[in-house]
This record gives sequence, C-alpha cells and structure tokens, in this order.
Amino acid sequence: MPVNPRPLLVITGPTGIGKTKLAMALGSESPLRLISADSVMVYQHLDIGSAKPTVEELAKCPHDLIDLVPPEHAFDAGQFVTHAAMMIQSTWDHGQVPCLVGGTIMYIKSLIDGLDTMPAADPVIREKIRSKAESEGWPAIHAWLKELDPESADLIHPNHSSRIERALEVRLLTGESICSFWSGGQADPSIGGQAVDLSVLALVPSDREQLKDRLNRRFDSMLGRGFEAEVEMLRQRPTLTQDCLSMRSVGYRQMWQYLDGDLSENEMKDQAKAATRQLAKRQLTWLRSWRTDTNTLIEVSNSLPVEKGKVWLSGVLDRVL
RNA sequence: GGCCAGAUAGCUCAGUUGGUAGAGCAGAGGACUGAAAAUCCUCGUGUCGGCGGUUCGAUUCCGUCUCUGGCCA
Repeated sequence: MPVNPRPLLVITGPTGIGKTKLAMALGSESPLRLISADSVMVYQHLDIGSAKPTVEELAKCPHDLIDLVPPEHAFDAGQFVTHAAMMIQSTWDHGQVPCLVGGTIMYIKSLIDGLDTMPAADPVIREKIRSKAESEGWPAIHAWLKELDPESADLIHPNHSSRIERALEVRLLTGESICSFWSGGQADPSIGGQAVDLSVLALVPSDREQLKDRLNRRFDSMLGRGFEAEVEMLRQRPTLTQDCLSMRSVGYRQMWQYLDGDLSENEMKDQAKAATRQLAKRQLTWLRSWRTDTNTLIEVSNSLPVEKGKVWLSGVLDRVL
C-alpha cells in the first residue's frame, strides 16, 4: 500500500455561492480533474433547475459524476462513494489532481471520513416499510424498531422517517443493530485505504441577505430559461413520479405541484425560493461543524473570488506536487 | 353617501363567556453513517388599528374615528 498521501481538493459551500463557476475558472489552466459532488446534478435531464453547467461549459471543462443516472434512479451516498473513489483513483493514476466540487456535504463526508460496511439500500424491504408507515405512521414503525433494536431506536426520534427506515432495514437484513456497525469513522482522511492529503475550500456568504437576493434572482432566471418546460418534459416519462428522489429536490418538487394544479404560480415561486434558502442554511450548518480545523474559508460577497481562489490553489499545488 | 364584514406575530388566520393571546407558514439555531436539494428536533411579548366610555380590570362589551374588502346607491 502506498505510504505517501495523495492530494484531494474539495470546493464546497452553499447553493448559489459560485462553487461550480469558481472551479471552472480554476480548472481550465491546471492539472485539476473536476468531480461533481452534487446529489441532483447526477441525474440526467435535471439541467436548469439543478443549476448544472451548460453543455458548452462541460465540453470546455469536463466534470465527472454529472448526468450519471436517469431521473428515475435512486442515487445515494453509497453509490457516490463507489463512483467517486473510482474516479479519484484513476485521476491519480493519470498524474492529475482530483477536485471534488459540490454542496452535498454528506457525500463528501461519506467519501473522506468513510462509510462503515453495511448492506446497501434494499428496495424490496424499503417498499415494505414505507407501505406500513403510510397506513400506521412513522411512530408505529419506530415502535417496531424499538422492539427489534432498542439501542438504535433510543437514538432516533419517532418522527425521523429516513433514519428509522435505514436502521430497521439494516436490522432486518443482518439481524444486527445498526449501532454495531458504527466504528466512529476513520480518523484520517483516506479513500480505498489510500491516505489522502486533503485541502478543503469552503465558500461562505459574507452576508446572508445578499445570498438570499442572489438565490431569488437565480430562481427567476431559471424560470426565464425554461425551467417549467424542463419539468413538463420530465413529466412525460412514464415511470417518473413525484415520489422519485430526483423529483423531491428543490424547485422540481414545487414545479411538479404547480403543474398538478396544487399550487398557484406565486405559491410555487415563493415555496421554491424558500426551500432554496432553507437548503443553503442547512449546508451552512454542515460547514460549521465538519472539519472546521482544516477548511480554508473564503467569504463571498458580490463577485466571484477568482483571485483568492487562485492563491489558494497555487498554495495547495505547490505543497502537494 | 348608506349598509355589512374585517383590522391580533414578518405573512395567513384562530382565540379570549372581560383576568394582556396561539397555530400554520416564513425566520433563527441544531442534528445527520446508502433518501441528504432528503428527513427530523428546538425556539412564539405581539402598543390584539387609534381615541374615548363602562369596569377593580378591556385585546374581548359600548361609542367614535381611521383603514381595507364586499354589497347597495
């Protein structure tokens, strides 16, 4: 096993802060290979609403893990780790420097801090749990979990559907408590057993109100560029429904409800904008707690901090190459 | 101009048989091991439109004024 840590760069931050634009500005003249860490850009045909780079931008500045799966597919952190680890390994093999770009911090954390070895999501078991939850409510499923696995049930709130479902799934598939799989994560960043020299650049807003204004304008601009038509096209797909993961993401969910007639146009706009703000807020919460010791923060106001980004990048490259 | 209905948290509204009030949304903070742009937890003092009156006490009852809808002229 190689001893020397291999370089891994991360550019992250809340939605709309300019991660992708900055990465493209830095990536065009350097040995970087960009790998998207975005739970919505992985889906094909979710273009405008996910703020995906355009076809022209991608041609000039390729990203891995964009347009990886069809929108009916349920992508998740485990699949991300598998794909991203493969991409990173091949980047190293080609003598390049991998750079993760994206705001899905759970994906980035799962990759770098490691996911403990557990069974992957099982659609059959999940369907069973969900249909039971539909009729009896999540607290009843929580009670079921408590019977089989009191240890994890005590750690999970009776309304927290996703965590109850996962804990129960693991218990049903393995006969063991999900807690018994938790090792506390790896202390040092590594990927596939290879030690990683990690450099994280986190873009944060200098002023939340300013970010909010920018997000509002961005959603209006998506509408102007045909977001409604994009969702109408998606609705033509026979097996794509409102319950698919991809269609539960910010903007798509509200547009779907609007096209169903469940929201007025103004409600759709207001709710989509609010959901975007709430997303940015949750991403900032992640950023405040995850690897605060090693992150480099750049405060962003109105303009893209390209110069500061270049200084960061050249400092990092000088050190790792 | 007349009649009616409203005026309560940033927004939409509930409520107090008279003892100064509470939901949803928005907002803030937090959690997070294969749904994570997901999911979940915590956080509610506001001249109860203004001014008078009745009352031990009025946001609540009465009068009046202002404003906003609706109907009639």
